[in-house]
Amino acid sequence: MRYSKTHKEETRRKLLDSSRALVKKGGFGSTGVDALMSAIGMTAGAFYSHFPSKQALLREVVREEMEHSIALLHPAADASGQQARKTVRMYLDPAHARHPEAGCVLPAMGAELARVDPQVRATIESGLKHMHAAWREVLGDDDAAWSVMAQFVGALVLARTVKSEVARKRILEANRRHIERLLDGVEPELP
Amino acid sequence: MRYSKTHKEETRRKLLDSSRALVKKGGFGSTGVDALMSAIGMTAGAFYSHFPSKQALLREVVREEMEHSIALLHPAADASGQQARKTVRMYLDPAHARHPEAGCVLPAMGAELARVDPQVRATIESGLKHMHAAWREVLGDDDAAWSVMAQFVGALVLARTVKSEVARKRILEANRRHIERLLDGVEPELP
DNA sequence: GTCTATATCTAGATAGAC
DNA sequence: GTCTATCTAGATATAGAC
Repeated sequence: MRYSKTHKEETRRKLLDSSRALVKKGGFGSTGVDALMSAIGMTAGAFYSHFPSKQALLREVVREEMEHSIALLHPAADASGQQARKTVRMYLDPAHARHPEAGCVLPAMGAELARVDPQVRATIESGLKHMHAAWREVLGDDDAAWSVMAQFVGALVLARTVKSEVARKRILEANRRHIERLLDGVEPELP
Repeated sequence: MRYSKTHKEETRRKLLDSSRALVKKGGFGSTGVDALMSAIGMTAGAFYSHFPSKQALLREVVREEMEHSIALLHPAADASGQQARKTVRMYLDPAHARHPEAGCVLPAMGAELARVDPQVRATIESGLKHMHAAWREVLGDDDAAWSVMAQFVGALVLARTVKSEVARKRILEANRRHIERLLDGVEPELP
């Protein structure tokens, strides 16, 4: 054979990794198959050896992105809440706002995700419930957990929308401090 | 003249009102000029008598939407905070999640707004600062005001992303209760 | 498996008739 | 001011050569 056994698998992997970044940066609808393929040094025709359609790629992108976001938003529950604080600082960092391609899929694709097919939205819902359970553990409060997740996503959307760097920083810092205050109020569990 | 003096103005008004709803529902990029025009019973060619480009329409849509959203998110500051509670309940209502075309532009266009030209983003930033000042007044806390605004936007993005109606309701209700608790903690001002 | 070439479609924008 | 017709560019997807 002209290509090694693992060649297809490797190409698919490169395509997915590259595409995940591109669609988070530029949006799914406005990023063409040609752009996705030339980003890994190939031409559009080869795309269809890996996915039957652009939509099929999106499904896989969202699936992998949700796994990534769960890791990103998932605080390891420790008594002191230090892990949770680290997660908050990382998520609400201005660098995250400046680099959607490397960050969480939820604020990056937000409205577009609301229009994908129900199968994908079920995947997202399941991922969100995992994240919520983890924050519920840390905060000891069901409502507070959903509230923190909404703040994460909303703060990033707002921060990316404003023009000035100073406003971007203020929005992120305000939300970070507000969540940290919430964590301060959590009673440490007895050992 | 074949058309009355106010005809152009009226058509432009209809086009803007209709387009604001359509782009919030379907996204700006994926809603074509043809769809925008046929929604008001006209053909694509006539579009360019009113706007030099689709981008120019977007600028005006965002400008008007921000005014609308300010009104939507702007709580009248009264001592009891009843107006603020009403705003919270309205914004985080499942009906708002189900009808982006009639709701706030921020969760509906989120990521797309992050990619519009700086002039428009300055308009958005200015609008957000107005909203923030109003919530700062109600809550008496700078950070809490940004936090509530982020929760509004984030909760709606998340609620629209999940598949099941029950998850949608839980996310919105959790955020509503959490914000109401924040309002409960506000010391009423002395008369 | 990937490339080139291409079929097909849709989109933004323009020209000219009315 | 609006319509029809059309230009041009870009998109998704397919066919056949290598």
